[in-house]
Amino acid sequence: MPSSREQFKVLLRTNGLKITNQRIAILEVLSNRPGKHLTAEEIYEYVREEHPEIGLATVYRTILLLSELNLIDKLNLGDGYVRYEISAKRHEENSHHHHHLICLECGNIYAFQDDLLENLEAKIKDTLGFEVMDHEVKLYGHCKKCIDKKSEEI
Amino acid sequence: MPSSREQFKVLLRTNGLKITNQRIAILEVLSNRPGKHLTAEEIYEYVREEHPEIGLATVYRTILLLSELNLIDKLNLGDGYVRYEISAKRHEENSHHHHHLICLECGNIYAFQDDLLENLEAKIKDTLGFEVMDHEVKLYGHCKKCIDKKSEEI
DNA sequence: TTGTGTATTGTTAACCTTTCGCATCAAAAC
DNA sequence: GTTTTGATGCGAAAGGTTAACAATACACAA
Repeated sequence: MPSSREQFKVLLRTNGLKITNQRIAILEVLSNRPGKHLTAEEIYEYVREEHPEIGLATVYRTILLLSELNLIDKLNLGDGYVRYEISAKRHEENSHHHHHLICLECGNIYAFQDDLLENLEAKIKDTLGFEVMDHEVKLYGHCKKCIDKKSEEI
Repeated sequence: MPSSREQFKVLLRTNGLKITNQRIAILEVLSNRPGKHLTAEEIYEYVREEHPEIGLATVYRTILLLSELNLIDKLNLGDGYVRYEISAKRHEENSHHHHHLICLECGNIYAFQDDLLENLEAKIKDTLGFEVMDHEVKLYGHCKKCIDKKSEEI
């Protein structure tokens, strides 16, 4: 997506930030893998394929930058790694937040859309006066593939 | 709650685990603070008030144990600390899972109950074949106290 | 283009939470 | 009381992430 790359350059420029090959390369690693939840180390490995001279610290610094620009989303599964994916807004028509289904057996992560939280957030605002800005929903369980595999074994 | 302590002893015994002062002390630190979300370091500090000889490793080992026995719940806010609280089942009548409201300004954590996810989980099972076992919902925003404080300043 | 100022980078070390290894200790069983 | 075996405490190590700092390269103006 060359247009996405141009948008990124504009975004950097308008924020007084410099356009560097490293920043473009890192954003592209994530852009080219929508729905993938990459750790910093994985991003580092992918970027090194094209830019072997890049440093791990630059990956971390750029991740932080992209996160602040809302170009990527953070996902913490509590397994010791923080994961990142290109923001849904970048590659989908609607800008709905999506939630995550995490399989306890194979570790795969599935996304699904649902706006059921919007009702809830309105209710919370009314009853508690708490104004929700963002949310994170993680559902843990067993995916269809693993359930099917297990029933075959029996 | 002496009965809770006796229940804990029975639970340890029936699992072939030894009853130690350290384990009881750590559970009590959490039991005495329902709704508080303590880091391992904080638990360590509280336990040391009564048992100065205790080691940090024991705190971590006991936290793991209590977590496996479902006596405490884990909460990861992504701020570099894993937090723990006594399981709602231990001090509330109903055994409903509760969710967390996290204030982005003061950092306070509020709990709320809602079973809206049960419908959703049934829907996910039907449409995707994914069987949800557990869930974690975190809502980030601004709490009433902080909103009020800000409006006073203006 | 070329030069200059400044943000960015790469390297390495430091940080911080959590886990491991192992000798010692104490709870449970005999 | 003795034995057995799991639990503890200490210190070191692990592992992901951040900081320090000199070197580099981008942006901008001449």
